[in-house]
Amino acid sequence: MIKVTFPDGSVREYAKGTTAFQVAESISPRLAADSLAAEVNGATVDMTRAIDSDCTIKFFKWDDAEGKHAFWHTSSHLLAEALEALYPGIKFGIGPAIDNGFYYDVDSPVAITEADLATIEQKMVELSRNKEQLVRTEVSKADALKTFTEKGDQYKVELITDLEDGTISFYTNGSFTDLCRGPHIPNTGYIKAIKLTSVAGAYWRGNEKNKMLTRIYGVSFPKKSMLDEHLALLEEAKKRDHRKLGKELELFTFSQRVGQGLPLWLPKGADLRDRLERFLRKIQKEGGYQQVITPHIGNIELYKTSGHFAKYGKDSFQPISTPIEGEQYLLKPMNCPHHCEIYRSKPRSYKDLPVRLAEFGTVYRYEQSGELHGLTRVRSFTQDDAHLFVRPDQLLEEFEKVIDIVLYIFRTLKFDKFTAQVSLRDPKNTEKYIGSDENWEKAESAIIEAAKNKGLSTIVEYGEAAFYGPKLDFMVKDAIGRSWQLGTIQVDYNLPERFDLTYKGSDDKLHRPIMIHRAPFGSMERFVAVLLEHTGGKFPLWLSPDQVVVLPISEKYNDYAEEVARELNINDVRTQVDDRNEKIGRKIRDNELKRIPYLLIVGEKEAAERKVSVRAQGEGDKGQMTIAEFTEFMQGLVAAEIEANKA
RNA sequence: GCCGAUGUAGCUCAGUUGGCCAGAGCAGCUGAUUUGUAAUCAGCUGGUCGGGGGUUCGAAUCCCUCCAUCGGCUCCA
Repeated sequence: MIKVTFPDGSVREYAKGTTAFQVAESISPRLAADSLAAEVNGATVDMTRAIDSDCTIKFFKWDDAEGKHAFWHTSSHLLAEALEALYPGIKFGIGPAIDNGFYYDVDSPVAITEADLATIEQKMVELSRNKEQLVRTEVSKADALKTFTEKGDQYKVELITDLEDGTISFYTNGSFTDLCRGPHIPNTGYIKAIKLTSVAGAYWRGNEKNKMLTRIYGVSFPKKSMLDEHLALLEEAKKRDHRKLGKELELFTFSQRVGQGLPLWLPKGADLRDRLERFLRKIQKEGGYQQVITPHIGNIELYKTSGHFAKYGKDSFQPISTPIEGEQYLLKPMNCPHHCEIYRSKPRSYKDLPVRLAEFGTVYRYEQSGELHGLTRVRSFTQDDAHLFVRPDQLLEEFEKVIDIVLYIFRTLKFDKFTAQVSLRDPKNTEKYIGSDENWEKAESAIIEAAKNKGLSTIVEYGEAAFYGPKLDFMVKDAIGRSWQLGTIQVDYNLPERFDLTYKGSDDKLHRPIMIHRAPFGSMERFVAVLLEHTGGKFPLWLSPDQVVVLPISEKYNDYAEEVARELNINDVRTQVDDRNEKIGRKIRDNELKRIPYLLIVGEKEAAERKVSVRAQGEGDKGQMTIAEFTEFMQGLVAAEIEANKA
């Protein structure tokens, strides 16, 4: 007999070899039916795995990440089984579960397109009805290689070759056997609703030089209603797409004639962006930053000094040549080299440090055409950039102050779901980076310490650092769950060396400052895009390009409406008048769709009493106020939105 | 850049076994209406069907090519 301990602390005894499923069943049939995988002694395993010794056990249902993972992972096996049945000779790459479903990479003798997805889906449903068990078998590496070599599955052979010697597990569902570690759900019958969402190209093993396989994405659920709900949610998310909202709200546009990835900010978008910039400028002024302005181009020698040219020159916008004097200039891909030269413009003392140079600097990067994406990935964008030149003893404090700025901005804009990511260099590939190991180690430990001191829970990614230093990045998701890097803070020991930056210490000797690169928004473009998706276009009051629109009931009250607007505008409440010859219902509808925060309806009553009828966006009629009362109300709201979030 | 899909009026979209002057709604303009909390009515304007080339008696529709957009991959200073 073996002892099995449950999460509540209770212990039961079972015969050796009892499966996790049988254990669940002994508690309740419901638990057995709902459990998709089990955790035995900390490792996630199949429900069908036999338990051989004393252990702790926990069951994963659909609502657990592990349960979903097993479910979707099994779904990719089901997809593969269907594909093999429909496309004889098809070869398989990898087929994992992902955050929101699953995929399988295949090399098919005939092209698979979106038109084929319905057929594959049907086949999957048909196969799932067989309630095929996922049968685990364990083989030696040599046998595994033999199996897949005979089958002619070169990708699997490659995967197995890279595995360590020892036992390798296969899983078989129906006629399909796959190399797989598991775990899986007990049988494919659990998979009741399937939607194959898209087909895309993906390089084998993620390497551009390898063959491009066909990747089929899908999502599946234990119930049809859950799939419907999921699809409805996706539809909802599409309405918040910043590209759609940007067009509807007239914030920005693109023109083929101007060029790919070169955003044109429309008046309302420029207004919004300007407001964000002023917000940050104010914070920076209080934080001891100094604004600077630098040109949009720089001599190629500047970027050779910084190392940017050697690293990115060939993939960048090509140099601009001057035929007369034979010089070459580069469109500015980043602001740091210019700021380094500003630092160098005069001798610095240890008493001057930290020097904090800030600039809303527009940079130009030649992103591959296929990577461009609305405002989140463009070829011309403005960084809310600053470079802090600090003494070693100031590094930690300055870094933490920058974290405070980022967190204040995120709080003010209600970005409560962000990820803090520590991006370090790839320890296996150090030649991609400039500078000594010693400097890298110092920089990396400084970031980790600062993040810890600020109580940030971070995830660590290797190989994501900038080529000159490690970063602390703040990632926020868009409407459909794609993660974008917004704020970034970087520690850099390398550029100060390359530019030979110095300061005179109290010991009368020259010392090397450390540089902190930081951009709390990341870029104005990307930040506005993510802000749009988060708010669905309903900006906080302080940011709204138009805060109030006055709606006269008829043309007779246009004069009074103008008067109200004038009064509000004098008091910095941004107000327009909708004096179109339309019915009031129509004006309300149009302005609600434009996400105007407050609508003021004025007619005979209001004009006579010098009042306004207030209507809040999405909330309807709020009753009457005098103009002065409303002004005060608005000013109070704006102040609260900003002040309340200060540290 | 790569794989796949898409591109018709300012916007959202109809329109292919190739065939009369290419359609609708919204927006815009003109007129009527002077309106009380999410669409008043009528009329009009507007398109070299993404660009170029080809096949055909005839192309929005078929083929080639370029451009752009979308979903991914790769990349991301």
